Amino acid sequence: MIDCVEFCKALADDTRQRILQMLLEKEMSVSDIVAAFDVSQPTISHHLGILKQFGLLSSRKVGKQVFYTTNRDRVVECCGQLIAKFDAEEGVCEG
Amino acid sequence: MIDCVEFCKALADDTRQRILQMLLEKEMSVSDIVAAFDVSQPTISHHLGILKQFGLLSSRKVGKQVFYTTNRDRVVECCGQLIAKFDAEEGVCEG
DNA sequence: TAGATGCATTGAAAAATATCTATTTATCCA
DNA sequence: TGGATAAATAGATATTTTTCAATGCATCTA
Repeated sequence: MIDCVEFCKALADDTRQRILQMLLEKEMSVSDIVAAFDVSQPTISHHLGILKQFGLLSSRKVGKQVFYTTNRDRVVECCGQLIAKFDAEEGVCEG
Repeated sequence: MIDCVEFCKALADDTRQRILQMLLEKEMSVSDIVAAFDVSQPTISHHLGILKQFGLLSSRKVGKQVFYTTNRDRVVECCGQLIAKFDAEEGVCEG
């Protein structure tokens, strides 16, 4: 069971949602991602870290580079837990 | 189509998620809600306003009191849009 | 009508978050 | 090895959000 508040905080940022969406389609290195946005590399790394905490992103290191990709299934699973929190039969789930 | 970032921001607070959950089960007046939490009445009104912006809550005025209740279907619908953003076929939805 | 009650709004302070620059760490290559 | 490149971390600042006290507005009732 994820912490639904923390999960929503993780998605409560435009840059992070755009990163997630971009990495659905293709794997990208950190510098690729930085190039696609108008913020600094440390800021991107910060956002990647937040998304990775929830397993929303996977990463693999190749030489100096780190490639990230979105874990689509995990995103859907977490959203499902969010729905369940508010759509559960009475008395179910983290009351 | 909702703004998924703003929707996540609306849910990115523990008090607001607890309010939403509490009002799934029963309709409550603002003062009832205030009594159930450890924050001030203006703070509760502020949270109610944020949730209401997305139609996640309905309200009706009865005399001096305002009663709120959670729109379960709307919550589910918004969560569904969130999932769709990250689980859509390529090229679908708000690019 | 006057006072009281319930809730929303305003304005300011406190807390949390996003962002940057500078630095560190790891890896590559000449 | 020495220099260069990629990414993470640290520390500081800026912005946003949460919160509260004070106030305003509507409604009830005595």
